[in-house]
Amino acid sequence: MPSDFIADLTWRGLLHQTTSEMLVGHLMTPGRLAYCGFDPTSDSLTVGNLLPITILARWQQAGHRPLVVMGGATGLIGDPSGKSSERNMIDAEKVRSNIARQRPIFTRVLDFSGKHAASIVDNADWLMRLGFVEVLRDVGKHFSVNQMVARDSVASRLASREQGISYTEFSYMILQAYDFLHLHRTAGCTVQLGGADQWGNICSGIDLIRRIVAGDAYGITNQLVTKSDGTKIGKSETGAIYLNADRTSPYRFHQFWMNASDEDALKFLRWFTFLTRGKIDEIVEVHSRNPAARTAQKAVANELTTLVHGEAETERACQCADALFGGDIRALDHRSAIEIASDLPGPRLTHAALSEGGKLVVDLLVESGLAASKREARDFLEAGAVQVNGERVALESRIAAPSLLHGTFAFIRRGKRNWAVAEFTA
RNA sequence: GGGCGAAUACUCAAGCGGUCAACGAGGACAGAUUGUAAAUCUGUUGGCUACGCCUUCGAAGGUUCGAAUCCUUCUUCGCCCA
Repeated sequence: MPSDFIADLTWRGLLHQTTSEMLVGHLMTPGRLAYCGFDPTSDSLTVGNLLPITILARWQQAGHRPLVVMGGATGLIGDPSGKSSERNMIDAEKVRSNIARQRPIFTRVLDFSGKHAASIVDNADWLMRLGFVEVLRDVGKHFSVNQMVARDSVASRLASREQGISYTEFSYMILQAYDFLHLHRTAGCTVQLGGADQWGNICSGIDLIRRIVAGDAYGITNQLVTKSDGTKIGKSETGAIYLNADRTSPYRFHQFWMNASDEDALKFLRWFTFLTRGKIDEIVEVHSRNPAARTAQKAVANELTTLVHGEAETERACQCADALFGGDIRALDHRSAIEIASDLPGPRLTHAALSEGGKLVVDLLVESGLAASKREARDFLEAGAVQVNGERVALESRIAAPSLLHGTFAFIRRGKRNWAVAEFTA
């Protein structure tokens, strides 16, 4: 059943701005087509990209049609919005392979069947065919350089002593505006969605449509969300959190959300999940009664892991988390130990490595990736930050065969929440 | 095309011939406290076969007993003139 898109975004704290009062009326008619652009400069999308994807899904749930535009051509140029320095150029081949790698996540989150089916297009398909002179005559005439240089994204770079802006990036906004025009003409696309930093680009497109085809088009921007400490979501600690399972395992993905602070977890519920308002209110209520149960974190982690990786993976991640953080690691039965070990990073070794009094824990930390160097490994050990199979271990400790769990596993915990496992086979 | 200036570790930013693995701040990580939370306090933050050794200060050469610091060339960026 269709919901009110704008009202939903507003309640979730995601709405930033809309371009026109007329928009609400426009959205009364179901089946409107909105597009949102994605940048193929990386081969895997991260949790930061999850937000616009879910907003497209909300759009679809509201009874409209979502259109994903991969920036196969614009990615070659680079959007100066929100960038403090000139981008490095990437080659066309790379852009193509990135697009292919990014595709699966869209097919998971959006519905590509039915009356309001989503679709994906690549702006290389039309932008690459344009001629320079043609663009200058037909499109460039409608852009005032005076306005262009006044843009925040451009102005900040012009004002910077350290970083300038190239003509290439300066022209980016023309291409994005042209995208909107093209989609408006050929597909009847009337709305563009994007982050608050896209406001300028979106307005350019609307303007161009009005001038060239005298059409009406609208823009809706979402808040740029950050964690409560002001940093970007999903960019810290062990690096970025990717949506592809081969870059970030479902277990780590799940843990990422589990580690959110209370404050963030409550916000994430509204920002990222498709849970209903009633359900969210209920979780907030339960959570605030007993924060230690981490109800909100669990809900967010489960919802999103299911969305991105599927229910089976969520199930595994939960079991894994329960075992590792719930109780005594030594109480694990053999089968569960095997299951959990397969979800954790760490080296596979042979019993031969245990000869001569056992394997040094220092080396084990490095090999399992829990420490970047022996130096760091020693620091952790001296600080008492390391446990092996539930036992706190000292600097010179070695792991010998009798201390292995089920004769095979050394579950290593560094600090409070980092786990790895070393597997010793005959 | 000409002139001037900048490039330092995750980031910002000192250092301008030896006492520099490089001040300081932020960040990050770890310990205590907790709830796989926040706040707070403490510690760590190039590597190693570790009271010593090795590799780092845009790149490559050079001067010197000795360079992040001086010289040359190159790269990138900025500013000014044409």
